[in-house]
Amino acid sequence: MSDRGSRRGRPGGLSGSDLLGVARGLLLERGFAATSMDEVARRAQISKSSLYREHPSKAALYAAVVGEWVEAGRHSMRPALERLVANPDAREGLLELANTMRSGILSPPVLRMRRLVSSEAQAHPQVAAAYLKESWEANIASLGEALQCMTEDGRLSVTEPQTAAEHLTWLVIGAPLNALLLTDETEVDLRPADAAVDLFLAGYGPPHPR
Amino acid sequence: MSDRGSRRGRPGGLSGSDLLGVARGLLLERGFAATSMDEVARRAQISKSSLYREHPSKAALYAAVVGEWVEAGRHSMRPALERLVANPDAREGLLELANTMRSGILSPPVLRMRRLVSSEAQAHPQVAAAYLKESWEANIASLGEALQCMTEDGRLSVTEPQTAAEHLTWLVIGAPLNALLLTDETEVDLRPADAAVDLFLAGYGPPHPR
DNA sequence: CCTACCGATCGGTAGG
DNA sequence: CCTACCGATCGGTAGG
Repeated sequence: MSDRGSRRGRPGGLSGSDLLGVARGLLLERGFAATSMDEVARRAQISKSSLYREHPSKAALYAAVVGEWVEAGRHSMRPALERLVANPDAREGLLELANTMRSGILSPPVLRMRRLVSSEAQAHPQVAAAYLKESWEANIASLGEALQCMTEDGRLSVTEPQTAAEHLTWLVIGAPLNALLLTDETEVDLRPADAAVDLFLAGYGPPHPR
Repeated sequence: MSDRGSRRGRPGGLSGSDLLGVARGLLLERGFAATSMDEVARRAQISKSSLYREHPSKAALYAAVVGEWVEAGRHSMRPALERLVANPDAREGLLELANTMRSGILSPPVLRMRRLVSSEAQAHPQVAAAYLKESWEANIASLGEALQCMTEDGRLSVTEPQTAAEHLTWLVIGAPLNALLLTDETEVDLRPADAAVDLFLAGYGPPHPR
C-alpha cells in the first residue's frame, strides 16, 4: 500500500494510495469546495507540481478518491451475505444482516462519503453515477441473489429478488439514513431492526410457516 | 404574495417573498456556493445594499429561503391523508397515497431542495435540522395518525404508528429517492408501487382478512 | 441606491 | 542532459 519503499534518492512525500488517503481524509472532513489542492499537497509533503502531475486537476483527484473507495467497498457485504445464506434460521440471519448493514452504511466514514458524492452529484455526475452503480446497485444485486438462494431451499418465498432486496434495505436503513443525511451528527439512536425484519418476513416469509 | 402592491414612489425591485423566490430559484439551480449575492441582487433588480439590509448575510438569506419552503410544505400531505382515511378500500387508498408521495417527494423542485439542504447540512446544521423536523418528521407523524385511525376501524392492524409510517414511506420512496440523489437526473423510471403496498399489507393488514 | 473596491483565497502554471 | 521537485505567483472571483 505505501509508496515509501519505492522512493529513490530524495526523501519525498506521499504518492499513489497514500496520497489518495490524505485527499480522502480532507474531502470527507470538509467537502469538495473547502478542500484546497494546496492543503492536500502540504499534508502529503509534496509540491503542487507533483500533485498536479499525478492528478491533473482537482476533479481528477476527486474521481480517483471515490474510485478507490468504490473498488474497496464493492464486495464489502459478501461475508455478511454468506453468513445469512448459511444460517438455517431465516429470521435470525436477517436480523444479523440488518445490524451489519446498519453499522456499515451508517458508519461515519461511509456516511461522509455518501454526503460528499451526493453533494457533488450535479457538478460531477459521472462520479456519482459510478458510485451508485458499483457501490449501491452491486450490493443490492448480491443481496437479491442471497434472497433467491434462500427461496430455493424454502426459507423464503421471494419472486422478485431485486425488489425484495430493495424492500429489505430501505426498511432497515431508510429512516436512520435520512435522519443522518439531514444532520451534522454522525450517530443516531437506532430502534431495533426487529420490526423491519418482521414486516419483511410477513411478506416474503416461507410459504407454509406452520 | 407579491410586494408589488406595497411599493411606494420608486419602481423598485423585488422584496419579501418575491425576493426569496428569486434566491430560491438560484439556490435550487446552482447550489449554495455557486449562488452569488451579486446575482441575487441583479435578478431581483435591487442593489446589494438593499439585499443585505433585508438579509444580513448569505447564510441568513439561505435560512429564510428554506424556512419559507418548509412552512409552505409542512402540511402538504394532509389532503392525500384525508383521502386515504376516507377510502374504505385500504389497499386502493394506500396505492393512491403511495403514488402521491412519490410524485411529491420525487418531483424536481422538492428533490433539488433536499439536495441543497443535505449538501449544506454540515455548514448550516440548524437549517437542516429544521427541515428534517418540520418537513419530514411532521409528515411522517401525520401519516402515523392516519394509519392509527385506519387501525381503529379495522382496516389495518398497526400497533406502532410511527414505525409503520416510516416503513411505508421508505418502502415506497427509498429506492427511487436514493437513485435520484446520486444522479444529476430529475426523473427515474418508477416501478409500480404495488409490491411495496402488498408487503405493507402483509404485515400491517387487517387482523382477519378472510 | 450603487459603484467601486477591500482582504482573502481559490485552482492551476510559470521559470529555474 | 534529464528527472523530479521547489518557491513564487498567475488571472479570476468570492462575500461583504
